[in-house]
Amino acid sequence: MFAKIKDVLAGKYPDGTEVRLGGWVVKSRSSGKIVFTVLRDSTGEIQVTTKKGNVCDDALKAADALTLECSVVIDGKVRTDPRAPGGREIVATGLKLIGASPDYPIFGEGHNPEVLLDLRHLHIRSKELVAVMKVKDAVLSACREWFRGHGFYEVTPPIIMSSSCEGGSTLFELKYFEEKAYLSQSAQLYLESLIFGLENVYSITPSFRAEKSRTTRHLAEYWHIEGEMAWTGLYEMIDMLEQLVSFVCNKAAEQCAAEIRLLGGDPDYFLNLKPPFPRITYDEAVKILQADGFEFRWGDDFGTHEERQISMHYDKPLFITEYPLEVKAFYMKDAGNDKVLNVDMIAPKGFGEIIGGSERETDLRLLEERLRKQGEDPAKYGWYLDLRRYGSVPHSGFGMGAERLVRWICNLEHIRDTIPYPRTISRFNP
RNA sequence: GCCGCCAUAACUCAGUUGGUAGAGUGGCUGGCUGUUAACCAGCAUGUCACAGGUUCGAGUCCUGUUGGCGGCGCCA
Repeated sequence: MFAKIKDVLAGKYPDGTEVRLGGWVVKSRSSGKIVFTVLRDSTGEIQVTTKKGNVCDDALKAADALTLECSVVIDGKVRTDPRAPGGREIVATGLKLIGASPDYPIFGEGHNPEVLLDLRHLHIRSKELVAVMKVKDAVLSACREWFRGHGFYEVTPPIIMSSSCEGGSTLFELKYFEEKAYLSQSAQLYLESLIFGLENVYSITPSFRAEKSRTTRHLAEYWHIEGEMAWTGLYEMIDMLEQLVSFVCNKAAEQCAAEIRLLGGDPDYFLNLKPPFPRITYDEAVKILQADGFEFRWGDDFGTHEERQISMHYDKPLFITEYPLEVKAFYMKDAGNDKVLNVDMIAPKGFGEIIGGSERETDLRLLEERLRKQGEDPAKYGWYLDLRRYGSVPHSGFGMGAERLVRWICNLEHIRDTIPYPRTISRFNP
């Protein structure tokens, strides 16, 4: 019923075509007998000109009185005009105010993050946040498309769980009838159980971390893209991951080039991103750091500065494999030499870790031993350890942060702008 | 959890050695028939975050509190 602004701007309607648009006022200025209104819908922005003589006096008056973000239905004729931003405009023949918007609190560019976050329910209409949400939509649907095309089943693991996957200090606790329960921070253990029926599975779910993080890459609630594959070793999984990441980046850049550009990103880079991605081991990464003058002791995990420094040597995402066993989780497969078969994918330019994964340990005794070493009671992992008792197979899995991927693609300073309502240490409202 | 910074109009900020609270933006009123952050004229708007203290007098100095932001750690 409504024409879409994007279609009008693209020339789908010849000059003189009568169209009806529904949208919101981005700005409006009046020169007495002519009113210029910039109208927004979900597809774009277009200038509407309302002139005395073309419309009845009431409609001209209504156009003159439009304020920021009021909603209107406009009838008019398409016209090509070089004076209009975008090259085409609507010459109004009728205008109806649907929802008034007195004193809209967001205007211009000069607002502090605090104000915008308090007004998030309104700010999510902004051109920038809308662009990010479109990129995220492209990313999530490309993920599903890739998985479906490669023999994966989408599964729906639980969000409420009785205990954690790696340590208990970072879990949100909740009341579960008469007992304590926790919000999931990873679907991994459940995904591992699902490979025995489906072999290749993935899930896209919220994950929750109660860590009191104050950084530009952490959220307390984020969307976790996780996969688990039977009969798959670490290096086969890495082959797969670079395919997945390339496909998703290509698709997002193809569908959302204008949005990425608006946000200051480079769609051409993501359109042309292709495997293979560079791969180095932890040992090699340590040598890079030492050559760059970092005082870094073998055996420590990389911090933000180390990660950034290493990634500066590459212009593609970088896989770093085989970290020291001591700094990594109990379920990662022992590679011998005090290392595990794990992988981190680090985005270039300091965007940091986007994927963490590993081949999983299948040796029941080793698992129990590692759990005890980390101060955990193996009895609490009863059902998980059962998976090693009944028809265990080699398998690998990974977790990818949807918001981290979107942040990298959109070149955003802060991860909070990759999610409509960011939950952080100091904010869960609106 | 550790370290740092900030708080004055709806928004962004200025406010001198402590002496009557200011500007721009946005809003409202009027003018203008092609604006591109339109322009011109006028109008309205304050618990100076909160609580104490010093002082004849505190937006300004001191103490505490609260809220928020940034960096590190933790990770995706």
